[in-house]
Amino acid sequence: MVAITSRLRYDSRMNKTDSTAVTSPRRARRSSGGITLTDVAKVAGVSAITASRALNMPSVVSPETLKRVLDAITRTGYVPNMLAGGLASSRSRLVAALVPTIAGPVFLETVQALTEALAESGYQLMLGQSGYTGQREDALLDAIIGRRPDGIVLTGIMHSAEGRRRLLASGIPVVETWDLTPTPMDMLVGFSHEKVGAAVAEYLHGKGRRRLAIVTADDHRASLRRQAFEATAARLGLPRIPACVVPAPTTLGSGRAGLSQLLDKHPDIDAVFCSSDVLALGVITEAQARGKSVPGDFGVFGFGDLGFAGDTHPALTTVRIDGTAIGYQAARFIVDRVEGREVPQRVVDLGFSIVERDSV
Amino acid sequence: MVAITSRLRYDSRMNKTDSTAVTSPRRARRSSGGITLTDVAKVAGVSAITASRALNMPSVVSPETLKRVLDAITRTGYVPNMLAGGLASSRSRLVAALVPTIAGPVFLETVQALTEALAESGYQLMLGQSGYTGQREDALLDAIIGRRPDGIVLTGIMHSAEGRRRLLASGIPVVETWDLTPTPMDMLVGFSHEKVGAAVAEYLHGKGRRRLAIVTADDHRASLRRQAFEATAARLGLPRIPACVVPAPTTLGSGRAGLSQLLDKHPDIDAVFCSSDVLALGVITEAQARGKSVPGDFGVFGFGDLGFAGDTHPALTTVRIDGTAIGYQAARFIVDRVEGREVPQRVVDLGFSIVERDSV
DNA sequence: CATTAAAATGTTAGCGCTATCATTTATTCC
DNA sequence: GGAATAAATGATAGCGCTAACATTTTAATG
Repeated sequence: MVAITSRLRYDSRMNKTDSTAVTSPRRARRSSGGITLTDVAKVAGVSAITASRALNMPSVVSPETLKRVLDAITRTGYVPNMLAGGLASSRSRLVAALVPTIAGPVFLETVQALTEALAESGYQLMLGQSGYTGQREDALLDAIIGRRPDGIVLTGIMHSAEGRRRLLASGIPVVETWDLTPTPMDMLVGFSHEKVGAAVAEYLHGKGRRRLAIVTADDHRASLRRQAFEATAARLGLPRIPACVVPAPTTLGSGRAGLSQLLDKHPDIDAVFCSSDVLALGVITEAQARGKSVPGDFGVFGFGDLGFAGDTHPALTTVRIDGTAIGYQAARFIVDRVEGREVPQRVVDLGFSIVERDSV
Repeated sequence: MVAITSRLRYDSRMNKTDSTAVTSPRRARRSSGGITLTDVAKVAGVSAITASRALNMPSVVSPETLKRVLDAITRTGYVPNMLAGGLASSRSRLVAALVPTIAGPVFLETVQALTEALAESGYQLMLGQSGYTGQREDALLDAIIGRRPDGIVLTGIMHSAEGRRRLLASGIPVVETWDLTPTPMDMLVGFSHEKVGAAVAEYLHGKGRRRLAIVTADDHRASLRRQAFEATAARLGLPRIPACVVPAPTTLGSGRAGLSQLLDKHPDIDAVFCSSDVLALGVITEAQARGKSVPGDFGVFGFGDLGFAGDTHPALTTVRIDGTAIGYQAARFIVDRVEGREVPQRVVDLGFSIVERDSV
C-alpha cells in the first residue's frame, strides 16, 4: 500500500487579482476520491501525460519510464476512468449490440463471439434488448447513443425508419447482422434467408417429401425464409403449404402447439420446416407425445444448429448458421473502422449449410 | 431542422498578454462535432446549466423554460453525452452484471428482469461474462470498474479473494445473487442451495424412490445442492448416491452422456436429480432413446424451472427459482443505494418451491 | 409596500483524462 | 563536432457536462 502524500491541492485562483486571493476558497473541489492518473504520475515521478502514454501508447515511452509507471499503477491500485478517457478522446472503447432478446438462444453464439473478439481488441460489449416488438426501441437507442459507443451491432433487428435516421445521424459505425438486406445502412454481415428457405424446400423435395408444412415465428427474417420456402415448393409442383405462425421468441411449448394445430387440420403432412431449432424440438416432443414417429411419419427440419441440435432424439437435421463467424466479422468491421483502417468490403455473405442428421 | 448559427468559438487567450494574442491560435479546438447541451441552451435562450436541469431535475425549472428546452432538444436532435455527465456527477447510470456465461439459460430471467427494472429507473445494464473458470475475471473486473458503474451485480459467481478486494476497494455497491453465502460482501439476494438439495432428497424419498442418483454440473452452487442432497439421503437411510459430474455450462448432450454413464454402472437407479433443467431434458431424451420410461423406470428431477420445463414429455418436476424476483430485488438494492436511500435489510432470501409435474 | 423567503436562473470551475502543441534529450550523419 | 533528426517528455487547454455557490426574479407575509 502506498500513501499518496503530496496530493497537491493548489488553488488556481492564486494567479488572479489579490483581492479575491484573500477571501476564503469559493468552492471546494469535488474529487470523487479515487486514485487518478495524476496520482500515479506523481508516484512514478513523471507528468500525467507521460503516465497516460505509458498506458495507451507504451511504445513511445522509454522502457524504464514504462516500468516506473506500471509499477506505480500496481502499487496504487489505479484503475483508469474510462468515462474521462472516452470524453477526452471521443473513443469510448464501448461497442453496443442490439438483440431482440437474450432469451432466444439464436443470437447467443454471435453475442459471445462479439464479446470475445472485442475484448481481445480492448473493447467492451454493451448489450441492449429491444424486444421483438420494437416498441421501446427509440428510448433504447437514445440510451445507447448517449454512451457514445464506438460502434453498434444490430442483430436480427428491423429498425424503424426513425431509428435508422437517428443511428445514421449519430455518425457511429453500424454493423447489421444475420440478414442480407439489399440496402444496408453501413456495414453488413449475414446470409440470405431466401436462399435458406429455397434450399430447405429443395432438400425435402429431394428426400421424397411431398406434403410439406411449416411452423414459423412471426419475425421478419423467418417470414423471408417462409416465403422462399413456399415459392420454391410451388415451383416444384408441391401443394399449398399449411403454416402455423407462432409469436417470437420461439419456445418448446409453441413448437408443440404448432404441430398440434397443424396435425388437427392436416394429418397427412410428411415434413415440417421449423423456423428455429427450439421450435423443432417442440415439434419432435409433441410427435413423441402423440406416438408419432420422426422421421417415419414425418420429417422435422430445424434452423440454427443450436448446441443441442445434435443431441435430440432423433438428432435434428437443420440449417447451420455460423453465428460465431458472424460475431467475429462484425467485431472486425467495427474495430477496423474505429482504428482508421479501410473497410473495402462492407457487405459479407457468410452463407449457410445444411446439417443432415436423423430427423428427416 | 435547425441551424446552429452562432456557435461561439471564442478564443480564451484573448485576455492574456498582447504578444501571444497576435500569434496564430496555438491549438485548434477538438470538438467532436456533435450537438451539445450548450447548443441546445443557446437555441432555447437559456444557460447551459438550466438546460441541464431541465433534463435532470425538471421540477426545479419553470414550466415554460422546460418546454423551451425540450423543444430545442427535439429540434436539434440532441442526445446527452453520458460520458461527460457521468464524469461530472460521478453517476454513470450504468450497472454491470457479471454472469459466468450468457449461454446458460439459468440466469437469463434474472438478467432480463435486471435490465427492465434498471431501465425503468433510468439505468442501463452492462453485461460481463466471466466464464465459469474465473480465469479472465480480473481483467474483466478492471474493464468494468473502469466504466465506473453505479453498481455491480454478481450472478452465480464465486469471486477470487483478489477480485473481492478490488471490488470492495472500488467502493461500488455490490449485490451478490443466486446464493446465500454466510459472508456477503455487501448486499445479497438469493436462496439456500443446501435447503434445495435437502428438499429434493426428501421429496424423492417421500415418493418412494430409494435408489437415488445425481447428474450435476461442477460449479460451486450445484456442489452445494449435491452435498445437501447426499447428506439428507444418508440421514434418511438411503444408500450411497452414484453421481455423474459434468462441466458447466450444462447441455442437453451432457445430460444424455450423464445418464448413460450412470446407467452403465448402476442400472437399478430409480430417480435422478439433475443440477439444471437442461440436464434433465438430456436425461429424459436419453431415457427415451434407450426405451426407458420416465417416470416409470426412474424419475427425473430438474432445477430452475426454465421456460420449457412444463412442455417436455413428460413434463418436468423441478425446483422453481424466481429469477425475475431476484433480478428485481437486485435492481432495487442498487437503485436505492445510489439514490441515497437506506437499505436496512441487506440480505434477502427469496426461497424456492418445488413444482410437481409428471417426471417423478 | 417594504421585507423575507422561496423559486428560478446564472457564473464559475472542475470531473479525469488526452489532443495539441512545445520543449528537452538522445541519436544520426556528413 | 556541430547541424539536423528523432525520441522522449512536458505544459496547457478542453472534451461536455454538473456541483457549488451567486444572483436575480417571483411569491408570500405582516
